[in-house]
Amino acid sequence: MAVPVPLRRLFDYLPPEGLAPSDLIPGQRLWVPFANRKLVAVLVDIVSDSPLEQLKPAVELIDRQPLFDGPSRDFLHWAADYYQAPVGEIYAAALPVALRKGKPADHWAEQWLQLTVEGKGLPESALARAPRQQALLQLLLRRGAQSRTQLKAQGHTTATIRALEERGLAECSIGPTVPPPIPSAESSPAPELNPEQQQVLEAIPTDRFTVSLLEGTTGSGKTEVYLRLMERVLAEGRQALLLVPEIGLTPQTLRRIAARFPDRSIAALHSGLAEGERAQAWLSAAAGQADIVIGTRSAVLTPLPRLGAVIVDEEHDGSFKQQDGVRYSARDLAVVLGRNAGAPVLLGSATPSLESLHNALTGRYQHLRLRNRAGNARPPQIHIVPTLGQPLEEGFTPQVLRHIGDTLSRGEQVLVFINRRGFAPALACDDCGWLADCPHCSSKLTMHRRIRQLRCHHCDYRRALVDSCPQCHSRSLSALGGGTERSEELLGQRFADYPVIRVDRDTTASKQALDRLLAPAREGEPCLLLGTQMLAKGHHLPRVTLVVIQDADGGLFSADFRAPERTGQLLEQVAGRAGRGDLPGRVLVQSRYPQHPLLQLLLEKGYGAFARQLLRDRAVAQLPPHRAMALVRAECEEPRWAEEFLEAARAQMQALAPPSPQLSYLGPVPALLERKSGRFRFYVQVTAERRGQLQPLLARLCQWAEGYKNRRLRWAVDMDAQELS
DNA sequence: AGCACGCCGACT
DNA sequence: GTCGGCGTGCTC
Repeated sequence: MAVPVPLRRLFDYLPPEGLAPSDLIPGQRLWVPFANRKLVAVLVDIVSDSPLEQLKPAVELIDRQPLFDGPSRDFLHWAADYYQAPVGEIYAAALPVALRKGKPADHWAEQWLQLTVEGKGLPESALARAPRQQALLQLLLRRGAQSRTQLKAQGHTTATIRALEERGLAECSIGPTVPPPIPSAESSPAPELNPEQQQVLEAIPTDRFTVSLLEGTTGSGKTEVYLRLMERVLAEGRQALLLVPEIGLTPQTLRRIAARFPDRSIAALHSGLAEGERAQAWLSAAAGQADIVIGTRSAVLTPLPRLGAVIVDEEHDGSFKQQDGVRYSARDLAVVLGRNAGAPVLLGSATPSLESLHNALTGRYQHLRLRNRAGNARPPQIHIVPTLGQPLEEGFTPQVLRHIGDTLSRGEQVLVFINRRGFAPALACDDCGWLADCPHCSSKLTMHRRIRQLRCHHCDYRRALVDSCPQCHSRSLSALGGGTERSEELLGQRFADYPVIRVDRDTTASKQALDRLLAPAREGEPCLLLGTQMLAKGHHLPRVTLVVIQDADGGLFSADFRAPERTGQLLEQVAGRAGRGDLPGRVLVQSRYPQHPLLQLLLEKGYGAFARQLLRDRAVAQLPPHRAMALVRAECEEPRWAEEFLEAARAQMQALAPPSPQLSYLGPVPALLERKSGRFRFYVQVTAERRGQLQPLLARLCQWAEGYKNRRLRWAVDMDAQELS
């Protein structure tokens, strides 16, 4: 049994009282006793001999029908192996919360209405005197069994259903779960594909496993390619899985897909759903009922018995990598899933990750491109605005402020991107130099002026804003640097005739809130949109003709070797917001270092050339994606213990494989954010020529670490780590 | 991880 | 005298 505990092994049990082994099927959930607790475990295998003497019987069988089929279990075990994760935790991560807690799956089982033999014998013209019953009869004759939920959604009432039942023409039975309906607009037909899109679509086979990287500039119509691929797969009677970044699954996106496939059953899996709805959507996917499954990271772990294609939208997005618990990459697992199912995998992005680009350039993936923007849209003009020596007003040069004013007075919209929320990222005393820092992290507190608070953006520490220095009692304090709140204030005063819409995590608690905030902008009135990354993705705002990036320098000098890649992706994505309609777009990028070669390359030659240069740099530095990399992480209130653990961890691995040209070790070194929530964090970095070389090392390390005595220490293996923080 | 067991300090 | 702190051992 796979038991949800952080132990890298399975546990044997006897069948529950009154049941024989033959009553059990792998993939079912059972309640099992575990160290005087009761846990929900998943049956993985039935064995006739156990090495253990005294087995406990499981308490109770939960599912009649298994939730995980064979291929799904094989996939989850593969993932557990690859990421050195406890199997039980992988199964737990795959299940929606309600099912993880042991709620019975039948609870969401659906009633299906189908015709009796007598009903099937009737002509479509029967029941002419009862038009509603006739319509229902015709539907059942043409399409076979229908779920009650679907029938209700199509306007058939309980009364009509009961009438057919009473005539003995139809009957209900319990069947697979149906996903909760998605409110959709009226159905929208498929637009014509341009020749480029047509070519791309034709290059993707549906009858075998392939991986294609679709590199398509913003507005080039990637989504349409996804929809067409789905259409083909659905026509073959298979399921399509669409993975989207965490903030990409908006009601707008769902509505668009629902409108395109009005007769298909669509399951959406995301955090916005109520527990029950999520379980219902998950079960419909696992039962093979849902034709289309759309979800964020964890959706990749859902069983999909008739999978025909996997599509990963914005494949470069960081939210596909889980950063705690089981640290899997949904994008990488999507490729494995496709391979197992013999299905095509399509990775799409305007700014592909270096990992995927590397695979495409070396021929492991098929490289597809969309170069043209759809419609009349032209690529935006990009200019660097030097800030050194300029009289800045709250971080903006006079030139940029003038452009903002001109754009608004032309009746167009402006988007200002500031990658920092709050009023100011630090508060300092002018007299003694005191800085407000977090008592739990190695970081400064961010000042939030409107709510009069100082907050740590790394832990949940917050305190009231002070108006005198706690050290020297001086009343002269300065807010250093700027964030979205500060710019909102300045721009609000400066352009008082226009609405200023601020979009960041502080103003936007939910996806609905984001939709509501952006509603005035969609109306097309001149306005100023101001925000963080949240503004960078996906929103179609055709009246935005000017995009301002307040500070492009942040990521160029970070100690994280992935920072330039992320900065490039972000700048390109934000710039892509300019000029999506028939109006030309302009992008102004403020920088202290306008001559920086990477910045120059990005802005002059575009992300493609920029990314290829970064790939060459990584090759020289022997870094991913040219090498496989894993981190062994440790954190502890007492920094010496974490370092001690990692020294020993490194020794364990080196005993098995000493450093060599093929295998190198680094560390223990402190993480970029050295202290977080009161714990000091370190890691050992292991890089190897091939992934296969890392596996035995990490397996041995985990075995050793599970027996490590220090309880106050937390450790984790992070295969293909994305963050050095 | 979570939960019991066990061994030492300040309290009704 | 006990209530409760958290070190450590184990989980089929």
